[in-house]
Amino acid sequence: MEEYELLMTKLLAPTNQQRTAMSITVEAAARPGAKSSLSRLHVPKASDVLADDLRERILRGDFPEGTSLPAERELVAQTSMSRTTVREALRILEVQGLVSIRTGRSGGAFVCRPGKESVASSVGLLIRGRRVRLADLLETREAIEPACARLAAKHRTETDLEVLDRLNDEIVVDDGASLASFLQTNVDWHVAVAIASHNELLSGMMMALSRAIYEATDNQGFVDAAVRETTARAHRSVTKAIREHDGEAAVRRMTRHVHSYAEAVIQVEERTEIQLAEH
Amino acid sequence: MEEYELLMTKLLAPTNQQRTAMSITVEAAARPGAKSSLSRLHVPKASDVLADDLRERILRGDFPEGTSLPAERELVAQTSMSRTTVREALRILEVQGLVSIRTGRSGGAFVCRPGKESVASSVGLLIRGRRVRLADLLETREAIEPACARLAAKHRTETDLEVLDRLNDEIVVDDGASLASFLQTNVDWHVAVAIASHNELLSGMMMALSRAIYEATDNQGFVDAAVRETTARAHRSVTKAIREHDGEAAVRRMTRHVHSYAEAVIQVEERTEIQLAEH
DNA sequence: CCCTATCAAAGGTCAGACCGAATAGCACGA
DNA sequence: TCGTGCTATTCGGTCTGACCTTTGATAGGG
Repeated sequence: MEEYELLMTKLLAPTNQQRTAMSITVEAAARPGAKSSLSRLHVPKASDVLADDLRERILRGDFPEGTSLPAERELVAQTSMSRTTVREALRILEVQGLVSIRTGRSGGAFVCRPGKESVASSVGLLIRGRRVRLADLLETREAIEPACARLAAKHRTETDLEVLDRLNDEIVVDDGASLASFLQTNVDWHVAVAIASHNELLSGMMMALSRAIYEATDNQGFVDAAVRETTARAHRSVTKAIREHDGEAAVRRMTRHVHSYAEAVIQVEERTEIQLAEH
Repeated sequence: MEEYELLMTKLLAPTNQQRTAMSITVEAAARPGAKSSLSRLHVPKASDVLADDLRERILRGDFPEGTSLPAERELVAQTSMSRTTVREALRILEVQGLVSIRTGRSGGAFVCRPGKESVASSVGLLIRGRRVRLADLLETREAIEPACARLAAKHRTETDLEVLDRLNDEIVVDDGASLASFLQTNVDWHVAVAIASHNELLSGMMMALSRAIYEATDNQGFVDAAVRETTARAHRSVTKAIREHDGEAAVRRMTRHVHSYAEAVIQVEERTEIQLAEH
């Protein structure tokens, strides 16, 4: 319960009340010749300071995963900041995926490892915010997915293979089913390959990418039965290479698969543009 | 000044006071047989609702980049939420890189496109939080950087080439200089290649990756004069291929470069481990 | 022994106040 | 006319203290 005090005798000893001293008179003498020194130093907010400090402690492992940070009112006492400020800091950490906050008795901010989710969401924001073109998304996938396939062929476990097989089956069963179902299974398969690479970075990126491509590809009605059949066959062939630890074949087939998919999407995109232009 | 009201007559009309209605009596009759219905529905926080709404508006383009959201007190009036809640919502958007908040008169939350920075920072969190091994970082780089080189060869502009050339010169000039300086220039070059690919996603990922590799490689004293010389030569040769629009050569040389770098790092790592084990 | 009613702990929200920062606007002097 | 410096105003930043809601803990009744 009160084990934190064992971990941290005083949470923010040095940063206690530096806030008053923070407002150093910039360019006090205001000499006109003294340029460039102290350029626009930006005063950090108290909540940022707290958040940075806590983040550092979390990443350093001061708080084991699953345990909770001190309660808000406890932090208030330790940092001599207001509850508002403390809450803002905790909220920042929550947005960054470092803690998850639970309400109720014995609630609090529980430490959790930042996952692929946060990467995926920030990549998603980048894509939406910057209006990244679908072509760029596909280009990026062509760049990194073959590498995933190579690593998957090297590192895959039996469990990975089971997942891939199951998805291969599902995508056939669903052949006549809804478009959304097909696309979802498709995305799952690609993500499964990334996971089979056992490289968390790559799989995190692929997860973000796949989701974005899924959303962008939806409502593009080029996925007919033939495409589904081709996709299913390509997936099986890549899976086979992964199963046989044949990295080069996996790269080759995956490259071919995502490339042809990209070309198909681009074609449909151009056709759609033409149709729109006809009006 | 008051142009927002033109854009949004009423900011959150439907979400005004749904909070009371939100506490629907879960499993009201508490029939023992009625399982699985309404499983653990989690009540969203008011600030999250506001943040989601504002985020959606921003991404949809309701607020042109550079303009500011309504003032906090204005949002309080429009949403009938407390200032605390409004501030939390704005803070969330700031953490996600969608707005930047400025103080002072005519301050406020100014809309800005989420940049590579946010991707880089969340990737950085993933790396630190999950304790991703250096080998995985290098593996990932080997996967995506050759693709960057290929695209750079295709899309590079004269400006890109100038930057690359400058960095090529700097890395030689600094040959006898500090390690940090060399590593920084090295990172800058790799990032410059990524930027030359003109694919914001790829460059964002590479930026995050390079920074992480830089931090992990620092303090590893394997960077002697020979390595610097080799690196500089490799950079020049890749740059040449990029200049000549020779994508295949760029891929080949970049692959070779990052692969040999990775091998060197791994060797040093193993050697260090052995040294540590000798104690 | 199980079930239920109640309590307490912890987060969520609110209202209002005050502070500091940055600027727009204005008056004044060179 | 052009600074130039002062001032008022409008912002965000922080603090306080109160109250509500959720949810686990716990004691009491069947």
